[in-house]
Amino acid sequence: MDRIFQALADATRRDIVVRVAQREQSVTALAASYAMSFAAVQKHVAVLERASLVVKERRGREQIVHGNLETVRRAARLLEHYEEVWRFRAQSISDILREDPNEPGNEQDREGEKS
Amino acid sequence: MDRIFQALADATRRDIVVRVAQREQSVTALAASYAMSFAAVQKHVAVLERASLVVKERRGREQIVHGNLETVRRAARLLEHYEEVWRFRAQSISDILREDPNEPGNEQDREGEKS
DNA sequence: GTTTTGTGCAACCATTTGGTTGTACTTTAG
DNA sequence: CTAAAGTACAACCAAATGGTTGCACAAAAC
Repeated sequence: MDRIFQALADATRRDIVVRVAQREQSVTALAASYAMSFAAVQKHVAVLERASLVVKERRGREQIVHGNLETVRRAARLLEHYEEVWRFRAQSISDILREDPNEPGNEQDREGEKS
Repeated sequence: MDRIFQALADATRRDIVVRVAQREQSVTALAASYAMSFAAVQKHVAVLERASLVVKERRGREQIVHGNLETVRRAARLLEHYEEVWRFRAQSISDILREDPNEPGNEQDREGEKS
């Protein structure tokens, strides 16, 4: 997970992910799209590959980069899980708020149990 | 976006996000949970704050950290958008495969626009 | 054959990151 | 009042990051 989010934490790399999602292309073709050296783009692709966000497939002397949907899904699922944790807590809070309003001391989660 | 994914690219920080999602707590309370100095945890919280993944609220001498669901949503939505790009392309490919192979209807996009 | 193209990798550099310790300030407790 | 708790922040350090140039090598083109 560290590697996935780390790889996504760069605008160029996110752009590469979108590009290869739209159309697979060689590393050189990708490099032509950015105002930086080929080596820099090649390193970005390597980072994405290490994170399993893209896969490279040798085709003759070219290396075709294509995206790996499953890894994007994994990251998306984790974030959705976070949202769920929030919703669960929000549900608990509204449960508390539905209790006797004359009872003081339950407007927020001031109680002290750990996770 | 850079900051959001950057912030999520660390296991300790992701854990903090989950913890404060479950229950808001002070920086010191958070720090007690990890085998590192208070200053280190405080810096992690600062990174999360800069990314708007958490918000701090002063309460007396304590600083209560709570999560910001909207930012998690933003990141999740971006990833879902990536998934959609994939699906769209998959759809196009199956459309193409259904077409007459002599028809060159699928011109390749040369240079590009940034997202 | 020779040359060009596509790629990978090493060396280098400046900046950022993730951790430390130490100091200072403000609020609460005694 | 003084002491302690909670926080912020600076200085420092090792390692990682994002970029560069240069070189080596295999596959394709000539």
